[in-house]
Amino acid sequence: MSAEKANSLDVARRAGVSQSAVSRVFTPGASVSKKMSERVLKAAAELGYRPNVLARSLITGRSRIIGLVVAYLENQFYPDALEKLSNALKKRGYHILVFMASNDREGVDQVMQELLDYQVDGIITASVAISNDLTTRCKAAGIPVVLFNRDQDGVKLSAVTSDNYAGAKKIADFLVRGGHRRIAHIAGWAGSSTGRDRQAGFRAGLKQSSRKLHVCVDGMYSREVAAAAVHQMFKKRWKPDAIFVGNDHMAFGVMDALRYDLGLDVPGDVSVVGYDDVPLAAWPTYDLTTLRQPSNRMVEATVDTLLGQIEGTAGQYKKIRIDGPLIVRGTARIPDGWVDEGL
Amino acid sequence: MSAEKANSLDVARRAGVSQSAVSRVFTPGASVSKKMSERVLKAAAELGYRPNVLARSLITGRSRIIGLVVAYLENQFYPDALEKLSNALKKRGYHILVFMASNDREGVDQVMQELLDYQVDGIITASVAISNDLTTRCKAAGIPVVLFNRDQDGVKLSAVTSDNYAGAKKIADFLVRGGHRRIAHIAGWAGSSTGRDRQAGFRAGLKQSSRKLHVCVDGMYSREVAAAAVHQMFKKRWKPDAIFVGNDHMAFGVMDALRYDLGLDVPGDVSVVGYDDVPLAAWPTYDLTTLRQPSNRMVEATVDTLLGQIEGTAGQYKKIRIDGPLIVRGTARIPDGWVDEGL
DNA sequence: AATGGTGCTGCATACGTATGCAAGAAAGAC
DNA sequence: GTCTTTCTTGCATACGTATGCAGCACCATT
Repeated sequence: MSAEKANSLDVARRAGVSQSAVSRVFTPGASVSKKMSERVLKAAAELGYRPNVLARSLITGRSRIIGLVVAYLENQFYPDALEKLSNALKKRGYHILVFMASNDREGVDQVMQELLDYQVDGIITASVAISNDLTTRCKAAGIPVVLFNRDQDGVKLSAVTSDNYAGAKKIADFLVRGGHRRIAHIAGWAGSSTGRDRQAGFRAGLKQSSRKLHVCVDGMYSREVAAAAVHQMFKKRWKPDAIFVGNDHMAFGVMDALRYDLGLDVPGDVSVVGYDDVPLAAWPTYDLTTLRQPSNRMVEATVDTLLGQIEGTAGQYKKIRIDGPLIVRGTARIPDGWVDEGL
Repeated sequence: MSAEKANSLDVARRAGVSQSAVSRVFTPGASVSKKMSERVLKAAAELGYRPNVLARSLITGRSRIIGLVVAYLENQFYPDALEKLSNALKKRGYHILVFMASNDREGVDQVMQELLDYQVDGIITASVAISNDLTTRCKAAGIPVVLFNRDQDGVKLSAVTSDNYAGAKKIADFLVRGGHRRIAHIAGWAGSSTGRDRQAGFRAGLKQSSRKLHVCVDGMYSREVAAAAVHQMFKKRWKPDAIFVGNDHMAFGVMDALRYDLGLDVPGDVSVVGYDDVPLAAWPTYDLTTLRQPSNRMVEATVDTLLGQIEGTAGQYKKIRIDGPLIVRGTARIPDGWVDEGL
């Protein structure tokens, strides 16, 4: 009823105790008698009192806010991850402050600076790169950072990714054994570790079977760029009979271009394999063969690592790579005698 | 270099001025001489000082945090809106704290309570309903709330929606004039204003042409439920020749069920119309005829309304309904002589 | 009864910032 | 030159909470 919010002092007065007592009742693990606790909680309930998280953070030095920097939510992988991260963090008493960033360094750095203004306890960056300058700044301020679905060379930050190298290698093997002759790759942005690792793993896999990459284009993680790459590839005399696309989001654009612009059949004329296994990949329209990034486990690892560093139980940064299975669906020819590891 | 962050007092000492002076330099509109400003900014830069937003909020009573409550990000409409909201708010100096909520009232209320703990300046709820109890609580605490893409009867809160009634009516008209005889509706959750308004508008539109709804099922905004509804409808003797689906997300599930489970052609055998116009709807696989919710304008209106109330320039709550065009694509028969309003 | 220990509680202070007030400086008017 | 007005600055205090310290009460042990 009262216009203003009640604070701990109001509660203290109503319960006839000191302000410290109120604080202790709302501090888990503090020393309070049962009687005291009851009195205070009663008064608090009557006034609708709840502790002010911001004021609390001022003195504890903990805001219980995690900053999340993310570049774009168009690729379904990220909203999905955001949702899971938010839920996992909520369970442990933290919440997410969202920052959209353009993918260039400047943009990210500026945004991270704003993040720090909020005294966040930790930072998760989803598929964006940050400058070394800012890295040292975070380290100086003692703010843990975890890179999600991206790593960065020579940077002493925790990173959680899937095993992109191994995953792409699996795909190469799958396509080779499927009898494809001209295998192309539309890569993830070469400026990202994820894009580079997948490309490297894919090349390594082909090499192991003495094959060479027929053609390779940077798709920049963009549906449009990937579609344009397809057009380019199919103008040439020797057209690919298989394409490994750097993520599902681009793969959908590639399939649409193949089917609707070029009138080709997938996988009759061309096999397509993606990477991520976003929910859309399982829809029958696409039914995309793809390598699953186990987002549940990636999120778990991210949260564990981050909170470990925040709460001081884990000391150093770590690089975590999580293995994912190849999900065989209908967009790529299945090799004879292929045994599905998904089961 | 120093382990601890610099505060305004450190800056003051280094610049040889008072702490208040530092504060004023970083407070837009405060009275400071040019010389003072330069000295302070120099010292601040040397120490890497930036004001602590949380401490500031304690005294100003403004956190510059907006709470966003959202139920699910699977429907592409919401990540898209989230991104746009975040960008629009950032421009005006606010940031978004995200809370995922299950769609039942209890879940939402609990989450809103947590939100209030963070002293947010305002709240945006995306397609979730909140209890009257909590509504009055927010009002008592003086925290403005804007409902996004959802309204609530008898609740004195601002709400921004598209004109669902008029939009659905347009669709009814479009289908009738397209010569469809048995027009079905897979509705959005009847517990939501959005779902109800679209259904009511659709029925009204049919009635205007003396038609009746052939069959109507609640799709609960779920892809699976909507697909099951399709199966149900096509088991009957009299099968629909057109379906208006309560949003695009369900419409995709409906189309998949029609094409892949039942082997039907869209729009040859059945016309399908959606609602939202998410990016996916424009992809050639779906090429969905749908009513566009103008998310840019909805976001603008939401931000304007919310900040208007926060900054005290706008007094009362308002209900804003934004008109959207019918985007005619390839999933529904086009009436002879139809003039596209999209242009 | 005296001693030691344990469990609660209140007092006082600190966190980092903004702002009303009054005093000082500068500038203008005559 | 004096007086008034406008700017600029520092002092002191407030925001709402957590926590070290000391004191108190209570109980158990000797």
